[in-house]
This record gives sequence, C-alpha cells and structure tokens, in this order.
Amino acid sequence: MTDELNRASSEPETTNPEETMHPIEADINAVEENTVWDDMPGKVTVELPPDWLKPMEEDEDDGVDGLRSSERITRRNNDGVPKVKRRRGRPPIARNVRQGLNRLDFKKGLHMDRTRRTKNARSLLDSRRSGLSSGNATPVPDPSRTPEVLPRTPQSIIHSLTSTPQRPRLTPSSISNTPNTEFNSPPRLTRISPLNIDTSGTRNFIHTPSVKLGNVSQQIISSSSEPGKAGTELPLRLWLYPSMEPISPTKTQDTLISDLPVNSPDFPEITLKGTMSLKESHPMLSKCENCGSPFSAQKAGDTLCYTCRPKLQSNFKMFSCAAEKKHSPPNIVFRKDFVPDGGDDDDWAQKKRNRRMCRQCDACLREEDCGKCDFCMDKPKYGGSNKKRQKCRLRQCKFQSKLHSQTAKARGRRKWNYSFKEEDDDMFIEAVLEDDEPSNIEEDPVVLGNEGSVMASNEMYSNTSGLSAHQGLYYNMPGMPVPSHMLGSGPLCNNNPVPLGEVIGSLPMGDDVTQNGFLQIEMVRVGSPPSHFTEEPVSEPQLEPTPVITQIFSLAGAESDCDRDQGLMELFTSLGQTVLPPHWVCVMAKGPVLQLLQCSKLSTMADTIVQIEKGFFFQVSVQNQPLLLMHAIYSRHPTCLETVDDVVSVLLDLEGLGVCQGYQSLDMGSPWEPRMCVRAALCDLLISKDEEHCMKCTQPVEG
DNA sequence: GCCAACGTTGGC
DNA sequence: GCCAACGTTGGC
Repeated sequence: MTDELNRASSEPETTNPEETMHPIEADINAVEENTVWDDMPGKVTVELPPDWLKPMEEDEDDGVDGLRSSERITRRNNDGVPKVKRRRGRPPIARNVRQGLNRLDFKKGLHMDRTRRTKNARSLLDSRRSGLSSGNATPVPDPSRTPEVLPRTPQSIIHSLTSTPQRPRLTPSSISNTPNTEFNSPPRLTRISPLNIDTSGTRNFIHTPSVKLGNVSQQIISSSSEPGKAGTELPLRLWLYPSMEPISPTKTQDTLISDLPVNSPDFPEITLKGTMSLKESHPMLSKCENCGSPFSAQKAGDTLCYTCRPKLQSNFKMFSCAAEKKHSPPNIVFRKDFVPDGGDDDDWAQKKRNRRMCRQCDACLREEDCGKCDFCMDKPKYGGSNKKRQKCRLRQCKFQSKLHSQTAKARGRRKWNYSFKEEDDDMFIEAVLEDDEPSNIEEDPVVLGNEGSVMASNEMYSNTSGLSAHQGLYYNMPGMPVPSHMLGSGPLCNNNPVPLGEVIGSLPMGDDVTQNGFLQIEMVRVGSPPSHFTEEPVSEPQLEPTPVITQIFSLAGAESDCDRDQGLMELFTSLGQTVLPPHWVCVMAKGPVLQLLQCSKLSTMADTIVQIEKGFFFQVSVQNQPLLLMHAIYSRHPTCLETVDDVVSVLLDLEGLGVCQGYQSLDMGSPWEPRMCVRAALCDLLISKDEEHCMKCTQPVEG
C-alpha cells in the first residue's frame, strides 16, 4: 500500500506535464514541502488549483514567490482587505490562459513571469525586511532559489540553466559556496561560476590561433615611413594598435579573460596555443580564503574565488582583475549596462535615473509644466488620472528623452541644419532640428558643445580603446547617456557641404553594432576658420536614417602645425569638391590622417574606412580591423592614393565588395551562449558582394 | 515597434 | 508619506 502511494506520488514527475494538471500541483506542493517553513510547522499542504487558474491577487500571494509575495501579504494584512491588483496595459485575452501554460516552470511549479521581474538591490532588501519583520511565513531565502527573484542577469540565467537536470554540467572545479540543497538533483550540480563560463566559452570560441600581426605592422612602418619624418609614426599607430589584435572577430570579454594569463609566467603555453582553456591546461585549484570554496585560480597568488571578489563580480562582464590593470585593447564589446567607472550601485542608479536628461537643452532647463499637453493633463494636479505619469512634453529632453526618439522615429523626417556661431572666444556649431511637421515642442536652436562636455566625454570614454584619447580619438560607449551635444541623424554625406572643420577622430562602429543597440559616435573638432566652410543648409538626398551620431565641440585648442600636412590637406580639399560615391565622406583626422567613411548603414561598406596617411599611403579597415596587405584590393590600386581619381577608384572598388560574414561556430559548448559567427584568423574581411564568406571562413581550420 | 498602463524609485 | 517621472510590461 505504501509502495503504491509512493509510486503514485512519484509518477507525475515523469509524466509529461502538458498532459495532465496534477503534476504541477504535485510540483507546487513539492516545492512547498521542500521549503523551510519555520513559522508553520504543522502546515498541511492543501491541494491547490493550478497557479494560472487562480484569481490574480491570489496568484500573486500564494507564497510561492517568496520576496514579492511577502510584501503583498503584509499589505493585505495591514489593510485587512486584499488589494485588487489592476492589470497593466490592455485587458488580456483568452489566449493568455494558454500562455500561462507556457510560462510555467513545470520543474519548480513557478511562473516564468516571476523570474523576469526586475528589482534592484534596494527593493530586494526592502522586501526582505518587510518579509522578516511581518513575521509571515516567508521561507528563508534559499541560496539556490534567489536567482528566481533577482533580475535575469547572465548569472541567473546560467544558474537556472545549469540547475536544470536535463543539462547536467559537471564542473569539478566550479566555484560554489552554495550548500547542496534539496533542489540540486544528483549528480551534484553546482553553479557555474563566471570564470568557468568564460573559460569554457573561450575554449570553443577561440578556435583559431591569435595571430599577431607584428610583421604586417612593421611592413606598414617600413613602407610608409620616410627617414626624418617622425611625424608619420603617430598616425601609423592608429593601425598598429588594432593590428596587434587577433584578426578573429570582435573580442568579447570571454576572450579578453582568456588572454589575461598570457603574460603570466604560470601559463607559458597559452600564448602559443590560444585555444586551450585555462582549466584544461592549468587547473590551478585553490581554496577561497573567504568562503572556502574550491576555485580555479587564474594566476598564482589568487586567494579569493570569483564570487568573493565584489569588484570583479560587478564588472565581470568587462574584465577580470588583471585586465583592469592592463591596457585594454580596442575590440571590446561593451555591454549596454556597463558601468564605466566601476562606480557603486548608487552612482549607477543616479545616472540611470537621469539619463533621460541632458540638463542643458531648453526643455531640461524648463522648470514649469505647460499644463496643456497630454502628459500634464494626466497629472492629478491638473485633474488627470495619473495613468501616463510622464513629464510635461515641453520638459522632455530634446536629446535624451525616449519620447523624442520615438516621435522622431515616427516622423522620420527630421534633419539637422548647421550654422556657425561665434560667442566670446568660442566658436560653436549651431544645430537646428528641423521638422517637416508642426510640433508642439518648441524647437529652439540648440547651441552645441562646450569644453566642459568635451572633457567629460574624454574622461568617460577614453581608456576604453586602443585608439586612445591622446590621439584625439574619442567615442561614446554603448548604452551610456549621450551628452546633449551629440546629435542624432548625422548629415554627413559627401554630397552635401558639411560644415566641418577638422575631425579629430571617429570610430564608426558599423551596422551590426548599431543594430545591437550600440551607438555610433563620431566626434568632430572644429579647428579651421569659419570662412573655410559654407553655411548652406544641409539636406539629405535620401531620407535614410544614418546611424552616425556626431559630436561637435568647441574650437578651443587648435591643432598644431605638425598635425597638418599640406599634401593631405590639398587632397582633402579636392575630395571635398568632388562627388564621391554615394555616402562616402572624407574627413581629416588628427595625425594627420585622411579618412573616408561610408555613412550609409545600408551600404555593405558601412563598417569600412579608408585611411590615407602622410605620403598618401592608404590602408583599409573593416569593423576596426585592418585589411591585410595581402588583400587583392591593394594590388588593384597604387600604393599611394595621391589623386582624387585614385581615391574614387578605391571607393568604387570597395562598393563592389561586401564584408565576410564568417562562419557559425557549431561547437560553442555552452547551450545558452548565443551562436556567434566567427572569422578565420586570416579572414579576407572584404569579399565579393555575391559571396557570404571568404575562402578561409568557408573552410576554417579548427585550432 | 508602439503605446497605455503602472510599478517603482529618488527627492522632498 | 507624497510627488514626479523613469523604466518596464504586456497588448496590439
């Protein structure tokens, strides 16, 4: 009899949950029974209806969701009456009941929705406090369950995945200070530490050896340097630095970390192999001095495991400790939520809070509501129902506001007109946002730029690239607040007389980058007399949203003469008077280096830059990677592009090419990692438009 | 992707 | 505790 009961209770766990409802109930009950209910020793588990069939407030308060529910239970107890929670958005329709099925985590009897809720540290703490103080039957937070109420950080995703028995991932050297709880099914599954993720990802991702291009770089120096012309070295470094990087695609933090021990005497082999994970080659298992957990030391002397290194933990997406000390290479994919200064949570929260304001435009400076717009009318003080809860439309920042970006997108026909203005000793470019349609937003001209904001940008964005700030190359980081002086919808089209002075740097990051939410920033310094430029309004021949955000700033600090080159300047001037192939723009960067950029994101050359240095030697880069000198395009054109015709010829040639898409690595190892396309070490980068990948990427040699 | 709705949070 | 308004969610 007992056996039969046991069998009956265990059967549902092996039954397909979609076929019957009982297993879920069983699972819910199982969760409840497994939870430590200190305050309810005599708790009797009652058969409950399925989670998604309950009324909403009941749904939220059934005690499964520990932290949030405790808050609500408290509220209900204080009021004496359960609060009815109103739904967001439009009323749900019937099919949501079915969606409820999909969102249910059958293994844990939890709604997936809950895992998506975001709460910051403060609210979590508050919730914990209220839960503890109210003496409710809030289960003691189980370390193995906390990720379910935390934001879905990569760690939490990793954890939830690795905790799933279907994908046992045995990590002998993994870091885990989590006691083996009843939620861990045998064989013991432990949380995979970021370190382990990194190394495992590295093993599979870096399948090609890291090719050092020192030789290629030397070629450039020897071929382009002339005796006695030390000035040529500076711009050359623009290429040398990136060229020191592997030619494989944009590096991620994973690969960065994998590169860390390169200089470590403890890992002499890694430089050469480049494909072996640290763990594999040198499983330096140590015991963490703080939590006692075993961990895989990255280098000799590591005493704390990954989880006990708070700074690392918060910034693990970026670098490891060693990487912070080292000079960071240019090809870093920054996470959107990157904290630039490694600041604490408060700082970040503050920045996050204020990122919809530039604090400089007239909208931001406006203190009073208009009282007439829909958002004002929604406010209780104007008799509204407070449903929208948005700032007065006239006070929405012209640059940072989501509202503006949306409306601008919706209209899609905004354009910037530039003109020069002189104020005191500073020269400004005045940009006026023109709208085809009337707007209730006051479109005052915005004077852009000041030295202070330049410095802020410099401070904020330098040190993040091998193209360092002293070379006059600055760029914004993705997801960061864009200062007011950055403009959207850049009008940099060579068909138009762009009123620019000397561009001191640019880093167009390419189509794929912007599509992933990254910003493409170009910063321009106006360094030439205003008479040098026309003041005709800029008009776009094609109303194509060019993803270039241009930063224009003060004239202060003119370039020194050594940064000018007569020959390049003449070529620059000539190119400015020439109709180049569509959307190619010629800019003069500090160095001096003449750069030709493809501004159209629709072009296959959106990520390509042609750079002409002193002596007219030219080099092409694709996605910030130098095109190898063995590429056919170099043989099809003169080594030096001395004339406009030469330049145009190269550009036309480039227009017939496309960027190699690489190949998809099938053996990524980690099932939760996105399948990324990678390129072979000697990828051609630029190939015929008709092809998808170059020969090297078609037949990659697994390293 | 847009947008209405609203939970949440920082400032006071 | 109140207010302003930011960020997120979910329906369409």
